[in-house]
Amino acid sequence: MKLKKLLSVSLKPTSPFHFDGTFYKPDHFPSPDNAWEPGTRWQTCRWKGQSIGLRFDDAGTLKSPAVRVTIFGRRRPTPAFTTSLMKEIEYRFNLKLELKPFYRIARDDLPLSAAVKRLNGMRPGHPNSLYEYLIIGTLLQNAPVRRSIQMMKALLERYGEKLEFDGKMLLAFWRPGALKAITEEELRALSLGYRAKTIKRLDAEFEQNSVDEFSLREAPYEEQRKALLSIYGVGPATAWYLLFDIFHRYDFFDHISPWEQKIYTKLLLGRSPHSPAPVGTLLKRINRYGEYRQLAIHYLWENLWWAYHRGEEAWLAELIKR
DNA sequence: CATCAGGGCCCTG
DNA sequence: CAGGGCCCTGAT
Repeated sequence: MKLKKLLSVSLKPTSPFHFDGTFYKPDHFPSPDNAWEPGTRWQTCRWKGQSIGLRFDDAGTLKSPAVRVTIFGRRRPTPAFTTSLMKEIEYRFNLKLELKPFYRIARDDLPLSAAVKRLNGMRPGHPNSLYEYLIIGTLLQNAPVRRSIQMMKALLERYGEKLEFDGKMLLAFWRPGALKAITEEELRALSLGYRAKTIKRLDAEFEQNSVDEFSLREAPYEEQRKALLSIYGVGPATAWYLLFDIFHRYDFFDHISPWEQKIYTKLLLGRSPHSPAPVGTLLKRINRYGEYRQLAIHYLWENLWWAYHRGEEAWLAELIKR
């Protein structure tokens, strides 16, 4: 499906703003639903039942930021469609986040100040919907990253929608409920293993709208966590990622998985990842950052990955096995 | 060649 | 609350 260029809107993030740090996360695994180069991100998106292409451009500066959003689609969007979409983009990419209080704390902390200096203005956030993220989270479970990438690609190629826009050929997620007619066996044929069952159940739950992403955003932390854990296939690890990436919770930190434990040992304590520090020690260290602990870790983590991309921090290679 | 753990979760006892 | 089962793959 070839999409037409429909219109552009300029969004004004709060200052300071770091475009690439916000629109590209080097630790997220590559997926055919998006593409990035410095200053530009392309993203497929399903909004209000329509699949569209989005192009984000860095159209401002650190102190006077602007993001130009260009919409590609089949027919000209209504004003209401555009307005709600822009609001959603501001939410998903955290364009209105106020970073200054966090930076005041970060300035006096040694590993953190360097990360903040490099990524000044970066926002946490995630481009996908709750439903889409649940699919991604399921694929991450009990699998090396390489395999998660394969499964995501297989699913999008089989059930996603091919969108051609702005010279890119990308795949958009299917609508929730679209997997209803597909058998578990068919999904298993894509090497999903037991995850096929989880994805079938997720898809069915979301077709019935049993989880409302938008009202859940307004709920208190504990209620969000409980609601997420009650979704079939979501355990503590996946809920943790969801609370941070999708629900923008920054004031909790209660879970460190073994592979992350190794990385935090090096990142926070400067010690060898081969003899990881106890999880309790790491949590205590992280909780020092108080209500901003997730932001602090996000900055340290992303800074590490950007450095890795530049060819620094080679020790990371054996721990991530891409 | 066989074995095993890998960016967990569900279910049972 | 502990522990078995789940699936496939690449590493050893």
